[in-house]
Order: sequence, then structure tokens, then C-alpha cells
Amino acid sequence: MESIFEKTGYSQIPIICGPTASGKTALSIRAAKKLSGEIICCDSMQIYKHLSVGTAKPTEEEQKEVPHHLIDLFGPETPFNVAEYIDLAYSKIEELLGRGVLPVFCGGTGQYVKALQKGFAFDSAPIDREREEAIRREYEEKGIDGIYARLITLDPSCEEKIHKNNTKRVIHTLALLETLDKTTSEIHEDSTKEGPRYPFKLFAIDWPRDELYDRIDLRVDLMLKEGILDEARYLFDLSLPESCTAMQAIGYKELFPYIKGEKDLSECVDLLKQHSRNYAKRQLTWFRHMDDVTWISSSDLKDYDISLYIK
RNA sequence: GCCCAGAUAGCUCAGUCGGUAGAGCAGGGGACUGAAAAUCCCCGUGUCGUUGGUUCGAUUCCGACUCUGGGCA
Repeated sequence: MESIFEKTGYSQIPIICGPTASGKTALSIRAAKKLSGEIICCDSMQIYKHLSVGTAKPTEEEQKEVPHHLIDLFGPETPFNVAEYIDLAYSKIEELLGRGVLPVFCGGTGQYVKALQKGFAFDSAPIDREREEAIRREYEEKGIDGIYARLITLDPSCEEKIHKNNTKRVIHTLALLETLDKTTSEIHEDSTKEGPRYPFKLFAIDWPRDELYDRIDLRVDLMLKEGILDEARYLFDLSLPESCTAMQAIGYKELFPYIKGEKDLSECVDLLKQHSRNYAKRQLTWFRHMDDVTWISSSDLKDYDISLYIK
């Protein structure tokens, strides 16, 4: 491993994160060029084909400047999650390091970034979807109390960690615990035994809140010019269930009422901007509370040289 | 010009049978190890349009005024 890193000249893998519209893509491309690296995306939505404008995927021109990985992997109908992401990310890291190329991570999905940084090892057993469906049905018929009680019995620590109102997570966690036949603390213990797989170095871009929100609004207007509506129509015509990962992307579901003729475009666009701003705030909560984050102020962004800060 | 209905938190509105007020959204903070761009938790003092009157006390009742809708001329 050390020798592989030597080929790149560095012993840390940078992860560039930050809220949406903070300038991650541009910075990562500049950094990758400087480091002779290639970019691995760390984004739960950019892995989907056909969803490009709305997910602010690097453009074709940008992808020509530096090779990008873990983009355009699946169709929007494909479910996806952290565990799968981590597997793909690790093999991609191996591949790049094997060629003597430094990976440069770039992305805004806090859950994925944390899993990388902490080196969470996920059980290989896939979650039992039928069991999960059965639990969901029980919830729909009898309410939350029964399944919540079952979760607490199985793992008392969940009472503190998972709020009763968070039905989605109650159902999910119960299904997971029953599938793996473990408690959350056992899962946590097992998943951190090995420690971080690679030495990552986190960078996060910070903007004054009002400036960030202005940038988000402007970018949504730009997305409209670049054809986000066509992508929304494409996704709409697939008629996927709402639970589908890709259907959760901000940028499309907000435009559906317009496509259906139920709302004005401007009304939908305002909501889309709103949701993007809300999302940016949630992302910031992730990054602010991660360990060892090097913050890049927006005023330093233009000349910031990542290579000076990794070993 | 006349009649009616409004005027309460950044926005939409609820409410106080007279004792200075509360929801949703926005905004802020937070959680989050298998859907995470998801999901969930916490945070609400604002001359209750202006001005007189009644009252121990008015945002609440009465009058006038201003503004905004709607109707009639």
C-alpha cells in the first residue's frame, strides 16, 4: 500500500465536500489536475444515468479535463445505498492506486463521506426486502407502536437513537437488525474493527449563508436553461415508485406538478430553490460535525491549492 | 360615492365569550452506519393597521380614519 501511494507522491486521499452549489466540482477538477489524479464522485444521485443537469453532474467538457468515476452507473430505477457505494469506491481506489493515480473524492453526500472517512465495513448480506415490506405493512395496518416496541426489545439503545416519529428509519432499522440478527452496537462494533481503510483528508467549502443561497437560486435558473425539465419529464414518464432512490432527488419531483399541469412553472421552481436551500443547510450540519475537516472559505476558494495540505 | 369582508410572527392564517396570542410554511440549530438530494427532532415577543371612546384593564367591544379585497352604483 505504501509503495502504491509512493507512486502518486502523496499518502492521503483528499475528499472535497461542501453544500450544493459551493463550487466542489471546479475545485476538485483543479486539484485533480494539479495532483495528476482522477476524480471519484461521492454523490448518491450522480450515479444515475440521464439525471445530469438536475444533479449538477460535471459536464462532458469537465469530464474530458479529468476522468470522473462512479458517475452514470445505473438507470434511475435501480436502488442504491451506502453499502454498495463503499464497495464500488474501494475497488475504484484500488484501481487508481494500482495505476499510480491519486484518487480525488468530490461530493456532497454526508452519509457516504462519513462511511469512507470512518471506514465503516458493511455486512455483505443484502437487506431482506420481503421482511421490510412485511414490517411496513404491519405499520400501515396497526401503527408505529408495535414495530417500535419490537425494535426497542431487540435493541434498547434504539429508544434514544431513533425517534418514534421517524417511521422510515424505524422500519428500516428493524428490518436490518432482523436480517443481520445483530444489535446496532454489534453492527457498529463489527463495522469499525478494521478502522479507516485509507487515510482520507476532508476539505469542506464554506460560504456566508446568504451568498450560498443566492448561488443556489441562480444555479436553479441555470438548470432550467440547460434542460432540467426534459430530464424531469423523462423521469416522470418512467413512473417509478416514490420510494425509489432516484425519485428522491431534488430537482425533479418539484417539477412534476407542472408536468401534470397542476401548478405554474414559477411556483414549482420556487419550491425547487427552497428545497435546495434546505438541503444545503442539512449538508452543512453533516460537514460541521465531521472530524478533522479542513474548511475552505469562499474567499480563498479561487486560489486554494489542495496539494499543499495533503501529505 | 355607498355596502360588505379583511387588516395578528418574514409569508398564509387561527385565536382571545375583554386579563397583551398560536399553527403551518420560511428561517435557525441538531440527529443520522444499509432509501440519505431521504427521514426525523428542537427553537415562536409579535407597537395583534392608526386613532379616539367604554373599562380597573382592549389586540379582543364601539366610533372614526387609512389600506387591501369583493360587490353595488
